[in-house]
Amino acid sequence: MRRPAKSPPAGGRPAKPRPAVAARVLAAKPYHHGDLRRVLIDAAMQLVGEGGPAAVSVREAARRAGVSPGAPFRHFPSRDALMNAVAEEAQRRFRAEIEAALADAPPGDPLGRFRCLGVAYLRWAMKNPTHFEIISSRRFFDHDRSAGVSGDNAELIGLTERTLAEAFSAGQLRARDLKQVQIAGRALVYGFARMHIDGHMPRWGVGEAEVEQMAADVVDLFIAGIAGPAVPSAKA
Amino acid sequence: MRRPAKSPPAGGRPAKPRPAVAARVLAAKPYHHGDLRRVLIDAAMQLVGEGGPAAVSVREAARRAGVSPGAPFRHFPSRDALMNAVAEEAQRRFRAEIEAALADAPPGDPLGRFRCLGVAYLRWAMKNPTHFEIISSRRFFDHDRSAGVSGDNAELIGLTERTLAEAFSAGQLRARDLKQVQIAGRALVYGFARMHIDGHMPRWGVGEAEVEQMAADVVDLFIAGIAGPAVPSAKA
DNA sequence: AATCTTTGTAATCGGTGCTTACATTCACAA
DNA sequence: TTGTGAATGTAAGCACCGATTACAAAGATT
Repeated sequence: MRRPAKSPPAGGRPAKPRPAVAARVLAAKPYHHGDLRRVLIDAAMQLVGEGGPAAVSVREAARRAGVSPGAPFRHFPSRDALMNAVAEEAQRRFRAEIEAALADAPPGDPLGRFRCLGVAYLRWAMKNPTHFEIISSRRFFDHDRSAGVSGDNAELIGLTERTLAEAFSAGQLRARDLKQVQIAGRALVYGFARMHIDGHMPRWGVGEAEVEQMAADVVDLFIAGIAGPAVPSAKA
Repeated sequence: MRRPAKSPPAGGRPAKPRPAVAARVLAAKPYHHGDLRRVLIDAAMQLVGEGGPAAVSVREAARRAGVSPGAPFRHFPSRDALMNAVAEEAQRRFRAEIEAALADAPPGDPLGRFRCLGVAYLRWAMKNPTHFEIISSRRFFDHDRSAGVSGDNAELIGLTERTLAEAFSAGQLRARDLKQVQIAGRALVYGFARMHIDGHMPRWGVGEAEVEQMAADVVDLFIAGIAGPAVPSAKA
């Protein structure tokens, strides 16, 4: 189009040395990166960890990967696509830790498992606030899609849902409406994690040292609130 | 129409036309805007409402105010400062609605007031998700500073805290640790609002039509969980 | 070996926050 | 009324960003 029609193989090189083909013999920077996609995700993960989702720029990721600003667009059609990949990676790590924690939980006690789930969830969220932030915003991570794709691994939200449903069936809850309990439980845990991310904790006099204990206490308080014999109206 | 004719009509400009002083006689666009700060905040509020905090750009706000891109920086030293002003405006509206709702609450029943508070909080948050988002992120709004500055108006977080404390003193709670109840209540409500903002509700099968009812139900569920005679162990 | 596909680079576009130099107007004092 | 300094607008420009396009290099396939 408006290209000035670069000179054909014009023999000598006047001024523009025609992007380095030389060196290479010992410089060892191959034209093709090898695994740029992976490296870009790692760089972006690091950027998220350093300054949150907003601190991720395609150019900076490219810079850290030692590659030109346009290169990432060969692997991700947009910044958001890169963020999606980052969110998936974060979710992978998140799930791994949750499932590991759940392995040590009592198998016969649904409410106990729920407690374990909640505490592990909060621990990870507070240790990796920026990564958690990426996961929890639906903009970058479609939980449903993720659940459908990796069918072998249980989806986390569904796990919580099912655990509470088991407790309900086992008569461990006194509420009449299971769904309300599930959503309330979710809201409580999610809200606590979000409060931590959004910097509410200092306002509530909870320091970094005590926040983990407080998380466990709050989960316990909730469980104590919903636990009880399954009666139609249990207002004491 | 402030200053009538002051510039001579001056016919042709040779080379440098010396930025328009002409027109004005009937165009009525004064050089000074009059209340640019206010208009910028309004424009930014509108942008937040349309596309969330990320959709706010100083230039677009200037554009909507009909002013040059650099003008806003006379009133706000940075984009963040503008966002702060927007957050304060949002908080003002938020507080107004909450306090109005609280006026209709039973004065003698702390738990009833807490319920009223929670429901009003959630209603506003879900009707103004983007504005709520700005308020809740500590990046743009310092709740403590706001509390200190406008001392006559009760701060909202403190209001919730105090209401629960009254319930505690009145023996309406069965928990031993008031602070845990306060934080749990906050986490629940905040988490619910955040879930709505972050688009979790569809995943939980809660449509836009039912979300308000669900909000009230969840608040009630929480209250039922913490209510009871103030005994060391009240497990019925 | 020749060719097609993949994956890199270079240059460029429009958008952004923010700064600087300059223009205009306001408010207040002489 | 008339200066004059402060307040507040414009214009131009910087660096950065996401994204696109034309082109170059390397790998893969036949």
